[in-house]
Amino acid sequence: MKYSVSEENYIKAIYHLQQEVDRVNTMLLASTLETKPASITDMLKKLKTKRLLDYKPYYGFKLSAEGNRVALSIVRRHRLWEFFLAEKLKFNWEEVHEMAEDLEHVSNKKLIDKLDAFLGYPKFDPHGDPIPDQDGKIQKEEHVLLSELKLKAQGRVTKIKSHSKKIMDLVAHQQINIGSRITVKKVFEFDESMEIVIDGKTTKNISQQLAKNIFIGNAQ
Amino acid sequence: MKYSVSEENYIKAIYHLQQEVDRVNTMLLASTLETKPASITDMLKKLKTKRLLDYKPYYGFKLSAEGNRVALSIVRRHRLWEFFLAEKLKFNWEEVHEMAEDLEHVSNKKLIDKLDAFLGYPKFDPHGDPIPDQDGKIQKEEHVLLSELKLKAQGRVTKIKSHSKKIMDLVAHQQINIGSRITVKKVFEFDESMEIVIDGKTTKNISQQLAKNIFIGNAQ
DNA sequence: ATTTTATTTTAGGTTTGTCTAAATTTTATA
DNA sequence: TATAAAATTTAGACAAACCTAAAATAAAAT
Repeated sequence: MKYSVSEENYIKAIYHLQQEVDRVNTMLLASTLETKPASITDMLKKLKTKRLLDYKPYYGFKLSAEGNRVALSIVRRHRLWEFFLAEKLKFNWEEVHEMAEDLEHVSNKKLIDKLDAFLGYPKFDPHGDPIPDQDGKIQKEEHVLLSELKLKAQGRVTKIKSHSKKIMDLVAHQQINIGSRITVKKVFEFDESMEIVIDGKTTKNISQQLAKNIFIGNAQ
Repeated sequence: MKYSVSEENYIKAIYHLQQEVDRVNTMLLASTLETKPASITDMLKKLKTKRLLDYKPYYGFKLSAEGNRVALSIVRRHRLWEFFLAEKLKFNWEEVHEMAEDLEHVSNKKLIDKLDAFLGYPKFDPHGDPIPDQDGKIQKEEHVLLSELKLKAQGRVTKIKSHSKKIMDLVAHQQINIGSRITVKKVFEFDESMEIVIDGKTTKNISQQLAKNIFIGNAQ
C-alpha cells in the first residue's frame, strides 16, 4: 500500500507522540503538525477507513497494528537517509533531519533495502535513534545519562536528549558527537559539573544540565 | 524558487520534448504526460504567470530562459540520482530511471551538490546522458553510432538510443553495457552485421539494426 | 449538579491539479 | 474559399488537504 505524503506525516507524528505520552489527542497532534484541529479530525477519519487507526469520535485514537507497521517503515526510511547524509555526504548530524523529511517519502522498498545494505545495515542513526530493520524490528537502546555515569566510567555518546538549537550549539562547540568516547575524570560536588575526556584527547568541563541531556550507551 | 511535483514534471516533459521536436503542442504534451489536453492548458497558464513559459493561447509555447534553467536543475537531480542508484546501490542501469523519478523532486540544493561531490562529479548518467553541472552546463556528447565505426576502431559505449524493453533485452543478453569498450573486428558485407570484442574479452556478433542503436563516444 | 471552559467535530469554503463536455480557434480538405 | 476536421481553450465539477466559524460533546470548576 502506498500512502500520500500527508498521510505519512500524520502516521509518523502519531507514532512519535505515542512513544512519549500515553494519550495523544487532537490538540496535541494539531500543534505538533502545525495545523488546525479540524484538519486533524478530517485525517483521522481517513486513516480510520484505511484501518491504520483505532478511532472513536470524542474518545481518542491510536495507531492500529497495521498503522504501527507503516509508521516503522517511515521511521526506517527517515533514519537510513539521515545515516546516509551524515556518513556518506558528510553533513553535520544536526542538519540531516530536515533533508530526511523529504527523502523519507520515497518509499520504493527495493531502493530502501539496497540503501540499507550499502550503508552496512546500521542499527542507529546519527542522532543515536534506532533504525528499524526490514521487518520493523528495533534494536533496544540501553543507555544512561552522562550525569549518572560514575567516576572513571567510560562509554560512547549514543544520543542527545533534545535536538533544540540551544543544546545543539553547545554540544557542537564542546565537540561532543554521537560515537564520541567519553571518560569521566572528575565530578565537582559544588555544582555537579564534570570534567570529561573526549576520545582520549580533549578535556572539557560541562555543566550538570548538559550532562543530563547526553546519553551514554551501547549503540554501534 | 520551489515548484510543485506537478509543475516540475510539466517543465521536465516540455524540456525533453523540445530536444526532439521543433514545436511541442498541447496534444503531444498531454500524451507524454498521460493526461488530458484541458489539464495541459491549465498548467500552461500557471507556468506562464510564473514566467517559466512563453505562451500565447492557440499559438503554442516554449520554455523561457528561466524555465530552461529550472528544467536543467531537475534533469541534473534526476541523473545524479540515477548515477547514485547504479554506481553505489548496484541497481541495473535499466531500472534506475523509475526510482529517480521520485528522487528528482527532492530539491535541496546543498544536498544535490554534496551528492554530486560524493559521486565524483560524474559527467554522464548510466544511460550515457549528460549530467548538467551546478550552473546548468552540459558536457557535449560526441558520439557516433557503432554501425558507423570503422574496422579495427575502438571506443566506449556511451548510450543506447532507445530504452525500449525489446532493445534492453538484447543489449543485456549480449553483455553490452554503458562503459564497455568495443573493438570492431569484422564487418560482413552481406548484411552489415559485425563481429565485436567487448572489453577485450568476449567476442560477439551483432546485427546492423542493433549497431544502429548503440552510441560510441567520449563519455567518462 | 449545574455551569463554565476546553476539546472535538461538523458544515461549508479554498487551492491545486485533475477531469468531462461544450465552445472556440486553427488547420486541412474539398 | 467555404466547410469539415482537428486542436485548443473555457466552463464547471471533483478529490485531497487544508482552512474558519459554529455546533456538539467532554472535562473542570463552582
